Amino acid sequence: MTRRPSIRDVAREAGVSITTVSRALNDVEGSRLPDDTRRRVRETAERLGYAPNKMARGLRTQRSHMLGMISDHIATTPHAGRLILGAQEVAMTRGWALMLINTGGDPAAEARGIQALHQQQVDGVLYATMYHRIVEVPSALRALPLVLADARTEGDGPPAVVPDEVQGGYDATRELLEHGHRHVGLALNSDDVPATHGRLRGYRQALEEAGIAYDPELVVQEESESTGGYLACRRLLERTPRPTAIFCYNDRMAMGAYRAAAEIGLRIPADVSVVGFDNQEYIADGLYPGLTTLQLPHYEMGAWAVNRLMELIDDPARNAGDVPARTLPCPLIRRSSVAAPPA
Amino acid sequence: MTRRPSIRDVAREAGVSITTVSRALNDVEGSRLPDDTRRRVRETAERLGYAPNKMARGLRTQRSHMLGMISDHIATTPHAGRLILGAQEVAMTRGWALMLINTGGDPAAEARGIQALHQQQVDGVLYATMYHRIVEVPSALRALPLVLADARTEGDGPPAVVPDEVQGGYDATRELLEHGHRHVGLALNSDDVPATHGRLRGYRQALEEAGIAYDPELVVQEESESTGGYLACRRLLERTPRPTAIFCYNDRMAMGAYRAAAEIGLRIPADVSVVGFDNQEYIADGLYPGLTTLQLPHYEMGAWAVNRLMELIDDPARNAGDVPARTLPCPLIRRSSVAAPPA
DNA sequence: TTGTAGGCGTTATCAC
DNA sequence: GTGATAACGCCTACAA
Repeated sequence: MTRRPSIRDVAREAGVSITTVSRALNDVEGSRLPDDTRRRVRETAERLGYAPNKMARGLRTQRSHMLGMISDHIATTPHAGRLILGAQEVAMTRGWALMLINTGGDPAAEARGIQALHQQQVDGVLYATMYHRIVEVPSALRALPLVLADARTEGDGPPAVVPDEVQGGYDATRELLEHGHRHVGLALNSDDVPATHGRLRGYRQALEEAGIAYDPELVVQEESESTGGYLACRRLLERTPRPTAIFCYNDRMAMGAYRAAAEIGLRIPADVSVVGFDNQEYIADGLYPGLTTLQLPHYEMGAWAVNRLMELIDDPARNAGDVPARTLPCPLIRRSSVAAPPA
Repeated sequence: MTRRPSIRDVAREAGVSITTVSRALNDVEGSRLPDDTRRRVRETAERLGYAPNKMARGLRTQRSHMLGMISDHIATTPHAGRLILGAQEVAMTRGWALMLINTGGDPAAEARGIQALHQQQVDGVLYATMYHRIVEVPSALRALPLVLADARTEGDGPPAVVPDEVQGGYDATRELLEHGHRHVGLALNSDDVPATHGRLRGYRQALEEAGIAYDPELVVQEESESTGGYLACRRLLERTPRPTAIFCYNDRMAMGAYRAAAEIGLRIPADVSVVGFDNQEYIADGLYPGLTTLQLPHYEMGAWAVNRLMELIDDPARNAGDVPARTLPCPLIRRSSVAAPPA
């Protein structure tokens, strides 16, 4: 377990100066050194297993090649882990490292985390939330290149990327309408978050386009868990005329819809069709029959955010203006919970 | 957005040398400087918002204060995210940063990741897997302080921490036996992993202690998903005499058990009791009635691993010998799926 | 008790 | 084309 080779070792071994090694390895512009020198240096570097020390390089270049990712509960919540993944994979392919800070939603922890990011000299920060939220950016962050993921500020702000909730709600409803349904219930959550309003808007938009009058009685709000879904759907399915399809705010609520339908003696999808939202692993595909739902673009948001962040770091001038949030589409995942309405 | 203050700025402002600043801030042993000097330095540091540059410090001390965490799919899988969380929280409270590498199970990505960790000069590495596995440690890692989490080597090896599968299987079965069940089925998965053998062993151990003969007919193996659980439990529940309780390998299989019971017209827990494993969010608590299950100690494994890793880094001599894996208990989470057997 | 100076491994600015 | 050499910000042996 000996010391890692340094640039000096490579220089000595290749019979050149450290300057030459640095140039050969970094393809420095405007310094044309002979091909065979460059090749020789590269070979010895390879042979010695040399890789530049990022701390030293960073000290010199004032660039750590590290990105900070600060989030509330993201590491705990299932599908949001894919956001980390998307960020991490893009960062790594481009030679950057990702440093993770999980605040658990605690402002003190957040302050400590930001301090830690500063100390590590991260070149930029990703600020992510566990679900689509409107946030205020901690002022301590605004000094650094910053991108929000699954979160955005009120109005324009730093670059941000969020799911297209409206399109999601629209496509979910559309899928039901295209199967011939005319009475489509909506089991909605009761929080005041962008997803609530967005998905409802998409639902209404799809109805309107199909020439179906919006009926507020067909929209029932409950908490966004399995039990809430059960409650909402019980109520919806006991109405006359009974809705032949229900769009659920998320897959957990859809899980409750399955229970409600079973209790009433309705089969899915023969008697009632269901569409969820989130494509939540082990639920959407674990339910029987498999749940048709919409996928949140977490991986894509993570990837987009890192790419955007690296643009910002390369050219901070772009950072100047506030911009509107970018939305990414939620693709429809078809399984077996949607069919034509009963005759 | 001006340059961050350096140690020199603090020294100048406080009217001392940089040496004094360094000593005052780092509480260097054996250099007793007057309390008021120390205080003055601390105050100016505070006022200026000074925090040492970790790259510079690391370059000098050959210590990056960064831990690498390399894993296969851990960022994607739901409950395993808690392992990251446990690691991250402990690391951060002790002033260390966590650098995340997700290989997706691809050996090439793993090699690139290890290379990246080396370049960032991480002081130690956590090697984690998405579920309890027996692994071979990549030789490129053995040069660094290393701890395995939710993974271990065949036989003794570097420090490793895994869940106590046997205790889990034992406690699950025990919970059923204590409610008076004598015919306890086991819906087991069919993979050759430590959890399979461990949980089965715990099951048998509990039966034996209770003086109940082990009946291989009561153990049915299927794939460890919802469908597999359904299949296994259909078969178990159609036997005569019918088992009055089923221990399922995991919560997804338990989800299938619920469906099987419903189809046959059996109520949980009145007619049949069910215990799962994993305490998987949104499933264990989303099912109706709530599923009694065992919690995997992911958070604790992450925390334990980081603590152990920091011991190793502080005193590499301890790294010398190979040791057996440490196990952490899986606590029982009681909900509503267990009752006394029908009369 | 306090300060000066050297060096950690790089990159970049100069001479040659 | 190539190579000394001066930073980058910090810690620490050594000198004062």
